[in-house]
Amino acid sequence: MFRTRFAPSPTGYMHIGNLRTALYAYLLAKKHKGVFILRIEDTDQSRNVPAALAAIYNGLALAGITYDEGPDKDGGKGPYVQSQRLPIYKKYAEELIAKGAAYYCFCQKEDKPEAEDQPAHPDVTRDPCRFLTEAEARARLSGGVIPVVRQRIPEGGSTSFDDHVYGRITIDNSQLDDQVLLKSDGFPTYNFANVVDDHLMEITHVIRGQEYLSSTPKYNLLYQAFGWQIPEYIHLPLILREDGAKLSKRAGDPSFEDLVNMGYLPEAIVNYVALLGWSPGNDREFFTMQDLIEAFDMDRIGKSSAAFSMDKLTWLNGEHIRAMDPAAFHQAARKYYPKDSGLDEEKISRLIQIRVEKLTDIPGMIRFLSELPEYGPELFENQKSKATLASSAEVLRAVIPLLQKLEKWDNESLFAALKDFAAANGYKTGTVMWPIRTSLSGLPASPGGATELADLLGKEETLRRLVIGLQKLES
RNA sequence: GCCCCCAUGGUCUAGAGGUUAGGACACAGCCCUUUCAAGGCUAUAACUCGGGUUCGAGUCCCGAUGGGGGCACCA
Repeated sequence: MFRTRFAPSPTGYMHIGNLRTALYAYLLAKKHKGVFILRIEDTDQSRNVPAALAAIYNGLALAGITYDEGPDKDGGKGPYVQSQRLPIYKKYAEELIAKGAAYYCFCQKEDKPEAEDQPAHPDVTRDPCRFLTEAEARARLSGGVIPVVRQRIPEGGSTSFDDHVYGRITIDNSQLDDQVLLKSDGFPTYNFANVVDDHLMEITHVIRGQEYLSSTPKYNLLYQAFGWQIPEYIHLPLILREDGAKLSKRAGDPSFEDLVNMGYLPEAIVNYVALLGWSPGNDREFFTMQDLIEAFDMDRIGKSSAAFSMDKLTWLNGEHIRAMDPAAFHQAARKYYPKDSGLDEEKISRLIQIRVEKLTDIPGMIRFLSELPEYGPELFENQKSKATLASSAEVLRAVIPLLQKLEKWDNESLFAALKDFAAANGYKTGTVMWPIRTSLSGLPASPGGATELADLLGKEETLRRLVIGLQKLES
């Protein structure tokens, strides 16, 4: 039975790297008919953001990632929030101390130079408290100093593990420091909590970012000290910005929620993110969540970091939009329509679906429908359509009365009538259509051609705009 | 500073010793066409470098260079 987990800390939003980690963990579990678990890593009290839990729930729901066990979905292995598991960590920390694999450290924070203040970190040095005898430790304990618990890294040797992505990794124990397991506030560090929880929650496959690659040996030493089985590891390469810099909220890079607000479909974002670091092994790029579950294979995750390309996301978003059921697209699109246009919104949706790349493009794309833009007569010139100022004026003069008389006002009738007119008068179809389309949109390009716009705008508005166009040509 | 990891067009990637190095995005051109888009076609563009191993290396080994990550009472 595969059991994977997504273990975010509550920061208030879901960044792209997190989304991919969650997605892969979900895909791996679902691919193997296993269980996907949500666990909240809120062990840093100073960093908790109040509404962050909701953000995690919303983000996952939006992405279509559903968990089988989590804070609000008990699976018998909870609680699934680390701040509610403090007694558990305490118990296991004491067990480790009893086994000699950890020790109390009485050094105060101020005793040690701030790591961040140093230009370069020195080699690992052993903590003095490591060498305290049991009696000395007990004496200090009763002296009222609140200690932390540190892991006791073995003196020599090295520790290895196998990662599904990176292969065998070996690190000398001399490179590993006696990291803090239990903080003086009684909370565990990530380094301790992840081991205890992954074991207790029976996680079989640990999926996380590659920033944990070099500390994984420390976790394995912990598993070994407890006599626990070490899980399978899948470390993921980083996602970078297109310029090679790190993706960061601070630098203005959008989070998952930001992208959705920017008009990207969650399913397109999920599809795109799945492909950053993973490849199905063929040329396929369009995937629904169900497709991804079927195709996903952890052994096809790449090792090198990938750059997030907005251009490609935009293209893929367009693919997803075009693939939508017209009714579903209309539902999504109508939120971007003006309230009182009086136009047939479903018709608009049919016209724009194929042309929309992002939902947020819609307002700008259809603004001309409710408000004819200012434009100059030069717009009536178009080489490709063989339209000139003179031909356009001629066409409009002839076509206005023609359309006035037209009984049936729909795309097909309009197109037939105008095409006939062009043929009868020796015009290229485009030469007739161009000035009409231009008058109706006031734009060099529009979603829909002359007759589609005429159909949409209705007879009255169409004629009004054609007259305006003709006036521009005559003045 | 020490340790770990990575390296195919601008970007995402396929490639598991013998390929005209394949696809996608972006870009340019052409076709289609009632403008644009979509679609179709075409073009430009890549194995970081140096040594090995091998009949043969993008693929294996070593080194260099470049990039990234880690070395917190953060995760």
